[in-house]
Amino acid sequence: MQREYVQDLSKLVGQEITLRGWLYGKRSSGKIQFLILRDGTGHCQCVVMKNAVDAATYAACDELSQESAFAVTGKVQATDKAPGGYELFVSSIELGAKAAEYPITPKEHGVEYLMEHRHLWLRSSRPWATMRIRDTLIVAIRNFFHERDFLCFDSPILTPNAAEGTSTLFETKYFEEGMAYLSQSGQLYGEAGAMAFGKVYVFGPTFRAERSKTKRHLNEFWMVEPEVAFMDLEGGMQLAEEFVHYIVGRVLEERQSELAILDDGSGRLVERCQRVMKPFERMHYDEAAKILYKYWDDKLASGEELPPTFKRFEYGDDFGAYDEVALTSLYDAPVIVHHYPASVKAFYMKRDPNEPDKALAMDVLFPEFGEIIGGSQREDNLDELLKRIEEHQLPKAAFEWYLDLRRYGSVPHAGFGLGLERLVMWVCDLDHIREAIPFPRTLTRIWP
RNA sequence: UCCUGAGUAGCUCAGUUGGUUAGAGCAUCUGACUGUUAAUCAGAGGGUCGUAGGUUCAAGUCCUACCUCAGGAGCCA
Repeated sequence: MQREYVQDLSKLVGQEITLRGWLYGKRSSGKIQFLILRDGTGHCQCVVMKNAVDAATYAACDELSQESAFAVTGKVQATDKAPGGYELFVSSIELGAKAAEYPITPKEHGVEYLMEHRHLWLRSSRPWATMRIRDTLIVAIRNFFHERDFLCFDSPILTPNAAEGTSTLFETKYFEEGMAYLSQSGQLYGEAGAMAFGKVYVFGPTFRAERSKTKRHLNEFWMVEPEVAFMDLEGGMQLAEEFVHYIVGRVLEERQSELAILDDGSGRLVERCQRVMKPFERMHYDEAAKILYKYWDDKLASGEELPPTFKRFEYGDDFGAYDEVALTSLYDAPVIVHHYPASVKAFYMKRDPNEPDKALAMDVLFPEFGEIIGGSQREDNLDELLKRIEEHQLPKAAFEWYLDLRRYGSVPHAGFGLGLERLVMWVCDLDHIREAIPFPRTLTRIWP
């Protein structure tokens, strides 16, 4: 089937071509009609003049309802009157399947309504731009690791036990073996991969059955988790920074027009991305704690009203949502906080020999957003790890294979996890993470 | 699990101190218009006011319960 794509119009000026797609919108003015065609690569204004086409072609315009399929042939013209700078001067139209009355009109809709029609909403320009940026991030993630000789290492989605013992997992029956659980992290398997291949990354779906109800949580999301043998916490922080610079840099290079669609016209989306390209701030947990104490002291002294769910940060706590936003609002670039109290971190994180109450853990916090990356150097000493498993009251038997990694040539190693949707949400400046994935799964939504 | 808020036309919303026949924009349909940008203009159709009960001469409006959804916290990526 002969056709050109809207994204290539700039190379086709003056030529007679055919575009195939759907009607995104239409404006008519008696003897002239403007059809907006959408073909997946972009939008094109198609101009139909009554005295330039035969009667049947002009009448065909009336048959086109929003989202009806059609093909249109005409000459490509450059013009500043058309969005995008190019339009098609129509000579003929071929009607395809007519669309029934379309539920999504050009006027505003509520998010709930749009999510009920997510399968159609994806055709609209904002989701379209978001998904193209998501695609660029995914390709960039794979390229980044591929170029650095990391092995793509797929971890299982069905797992035998509730490994980390922290979050609630989805469960399903597994033949005669009892219950299986959907993976909440590929990390432990990634560590086996690092011992076999040196440098690996796990990139796949992750499932958490938490009854989370915030704009930063999904129950099914995609996470990329590099794991490297002979890498310490410092190496992990360096890798995380280099990684973010690379993938966000790709969006800046390749997706300017999509960022413009999502922007309010101020250019702040590009500006935000450029902030991330700067060197990251780094601070010890103790320093961050000091800053937070002062921050909230000043806030309370100023008499400013704090949200009803606000809880004052105390030394030894993990940071809450308010703390992360507060801390990052003070800096231009992302902030890496390291050396969190071991008591608030996972059992597999190594403790700092010089500060035994601190874990060799780090979080990358994005400006005015919060955690996008969490990582650590892993405990590589068998006895220490056994102690942690006992302290956390985890079933030792379930971890025998993981303990083997320490029994047979244990080495220092580290890694981190990055939530893809959180990054998409931040780059696209979305109000809610559910718009960062094609079909979000949340507490109250498993449809469509 | 906890806290807060919302449910009125296909969609987004207004509806005063309880008071006659329930309001607008968009969408749909009819008509006008040769450069529109969410086109505009004129007209038409479209309602179990979330559900159930209660108070009252009178309830979209007040009360009670329930349902659904949204926002925030915690958990985390």
